[in-house]
Amino acid sequence: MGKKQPDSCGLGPALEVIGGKWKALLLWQIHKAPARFGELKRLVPDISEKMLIQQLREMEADGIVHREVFPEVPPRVEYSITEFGIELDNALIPLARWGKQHAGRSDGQRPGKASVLAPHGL
Amino acid sequence: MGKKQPDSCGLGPALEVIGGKWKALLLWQIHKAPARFGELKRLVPDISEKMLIQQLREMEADGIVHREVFPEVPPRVEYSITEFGIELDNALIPLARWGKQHAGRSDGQRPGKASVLAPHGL
DNA sequence: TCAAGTACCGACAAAAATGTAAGCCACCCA
DNA sequence: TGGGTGGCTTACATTTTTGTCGGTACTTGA
Repeated sequence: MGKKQPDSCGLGPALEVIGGKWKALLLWQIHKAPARFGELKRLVPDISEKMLIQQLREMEADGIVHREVFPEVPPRVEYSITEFGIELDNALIPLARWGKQHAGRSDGQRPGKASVLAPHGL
Repeated sequence: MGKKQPDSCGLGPALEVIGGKWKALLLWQIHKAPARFGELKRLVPDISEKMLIQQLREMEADGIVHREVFPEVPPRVEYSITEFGIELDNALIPLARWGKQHAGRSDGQRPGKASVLAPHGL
C-alpha cells in the first residue's frame, strides 16, 4: 500500500487536510478573524470540545492554523490562519462557489445520506 | 435542523457531493473518459463493487455523472461526466493544485489518521 | 469554601462509512 | 448442462469518525 498511482491528482492530500465534518467550517471561522478556543465553541455550537480541540490540533499539525498561547491570566489561546492556510482557503473558493450556486438541487439531502461531511452552515 | 447560518460558505454541499473515500477518484477517472462499470473496477482496483455502485449512484443522483445502459448483449453500462460534473471538476482544480504542491509535508500521514478520505492515488 | 471561567485530556460508546462474501439474472458458447 | 461474463444486490462484519461525559489545573470573585 501507499504506492502512488501514476495519474494522481492532488485531491488526496487536500481532502485529508480539509475533509471531515468540521475542518472547513473551522478554517472558515478562523480565516474571518483569529479566535480563541471558547470563542470557536460559541461560533460553532454543535461541535464537542473534544472534536474542536482534535481538529484544531490536526490543522495546526498540517500548518494551516497557528496556535498562540498568551501568558495572561486567565489563560488565553488564540488560533489564527497561516499563510499556508490562506492559500488553501483561496483554493477552496471556487469549490465553495460551486456549492453555493448549486446548493439545493435534491436539497435537504439525498435519501440515506446522513451527512457527516458538513451538515451545518457551510 | 436544516437552518442555514447567516455566514455559510458553499463548502457544505460541495463536500457532500465530492467528499468521502472514492468519489473524487471516480470523478477523476470518468472525466478523463467515459467508462463502464467493469472498467472502473479495473481502474480503481481497491474499491469494492458495493462501494463502486453506491458512489456511482450517489453521483448520478447529484447530477455529476450520467449513467447510460446500452441494450446490447452482453449488457453494457457507461458512466460519463455531465456538464454539471465538469463544472465541479473545474472548481476542484485549484484545490488539487494546492494539494499537489504541498503534498508531502508531514507526509505519509499525521499520526493517528488512517485516512479514510482518499488514501489512494488522488 | 464554593462556584465559575478558561483550556484542555481521556475512557467509553454511538454512529457512520467502508469492506467481505455470497448470490442473482440474462445471455453466450461449447 | 455447465461454465463464463457483465452488472448489479443483499446481509453481515469491520473500521473510522464523531459524540458524551467526567475529570484536571489554575485563578478570580462572593
